[in-house]
Amino acid sequence: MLPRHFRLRHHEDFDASRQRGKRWHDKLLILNTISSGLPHNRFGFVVSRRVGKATRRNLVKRRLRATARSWLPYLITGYDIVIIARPAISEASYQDIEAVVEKLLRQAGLLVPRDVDATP
RNA sequence: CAAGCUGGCUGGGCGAUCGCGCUCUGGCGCUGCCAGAGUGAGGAAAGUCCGCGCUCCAUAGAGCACGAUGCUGGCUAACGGCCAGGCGGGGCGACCCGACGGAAUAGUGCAACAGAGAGGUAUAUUGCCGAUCCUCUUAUGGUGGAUUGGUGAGGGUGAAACGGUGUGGUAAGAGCACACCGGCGACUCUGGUAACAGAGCCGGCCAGGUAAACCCCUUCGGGAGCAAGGCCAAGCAGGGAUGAGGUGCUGCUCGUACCGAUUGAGUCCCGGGUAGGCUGCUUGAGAUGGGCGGUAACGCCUUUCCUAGAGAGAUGAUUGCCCAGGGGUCUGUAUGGGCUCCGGACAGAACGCGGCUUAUAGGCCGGCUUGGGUG
RNA sequence: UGGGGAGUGGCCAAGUGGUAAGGCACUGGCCUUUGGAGCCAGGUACCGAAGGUUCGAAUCCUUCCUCCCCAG
Repeated sequence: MLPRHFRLRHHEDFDASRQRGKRWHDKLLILNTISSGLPHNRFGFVVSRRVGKATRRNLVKRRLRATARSWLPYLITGYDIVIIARPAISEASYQDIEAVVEKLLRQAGLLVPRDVDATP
């Protein structure tokens, strides 16, 4: 889990990231980023009803938060990152999700250069 | 032993490492951070189908409309729920199912197609029977035809056609009359709080179906909802048109309270501001054990306990052992043993409760029925 | 949380107690050198699911499923 000040909490933050930010996507996830000017990163997660019922959606969100937390020390700071789950994710294992998050973070160039080869 | 019926419980367990929400304690550079301790989803938390509490609207008003309820009695804060009983239906049985008030009367409606006729003191196609006339003939008789009348017994249609059997009766027949049976209704008695059941007696000979059709009757229902409601902070800018009624209170009538008529309620248009925090927020029709009352639902007394309170919304990630489960293979036979793979039901609190409904891998404990075997 | 609506052949749909219209699409034939257009003929629905009421249900009732919309 993430402590509270690392989470995105307002609707306009989500809108800004999705409308003006950059986007990378995969079969399981969509990753949006935008520079926030803050000294740390913030994460937000969007899991719609298409993914599954409440139990399934909560599980997906918890897993996404767990991966985000594990990658947090290796990221370039100052970005808001919104991760949107697509319906296929409900069948994925935690290892699948973590691999996809890593792939998208690398594509987005958010890893600190000296830690490019790191693993959490 | 087999097949089945039924009541209840449970909903993987113990750990390791890294993390999250809340509470408490301590510390610091105090809108926070750090450390420690405690605590942290369900039997359905779900669907939102009913009923309550709570909050605001007037103290929660009247009538109609509208909606719901529907055998009887009880339980309950209340219910469309539960318990017990009655009646009806199903099953050999244990047991299960039932929206189960009113259709002889307060009315109205509906029934395609078929059929002669579909609810009216109904109808007459084929039949059956009589009368009159005509024809033929083996001539007080019979055959065929026409007209007219009687008939609802036989055939036929339909989901449904105005009781059944027998005797009398008749031209032929018919509840036309009678006996018994079925069904309906009134009254009396008995049992029961009642629904109802049993018995007796009388009546008219039968009254069709449908109220999950309108309707009548019974009982109940004021409206909104925790984004209710209360408090604090921050911010802004007003202008134009219309205008005598507007709001509490979905619809109508009344009643009532408040606001208002150039010091302008309300409505419409243009423009401006706001997305923060605290509270409500979990001690309650509460849970557990015991006793008493009641057939039971449930109630009363008492002991002990405090058991989630988030707010982009806290339970996750990795892994060990055990416990269940399934598949494959080898060995073997007594029911088994070894290896290996898969793999843990349905599902996530958001103000709180009582129910209902729906989803659910499995596991555990009772009670009972039927059939077979053995003693 | 509260309220409203929809589900009928592959698609769009009418029907609201009595044999489930119509259009597009599809299939076959005619016409044409071929295709299109046109003409003729045909198939495709137990009406979202289950249960009930009724002689009879897409229609009435109950429960459930899916989808859409509205208010704050």
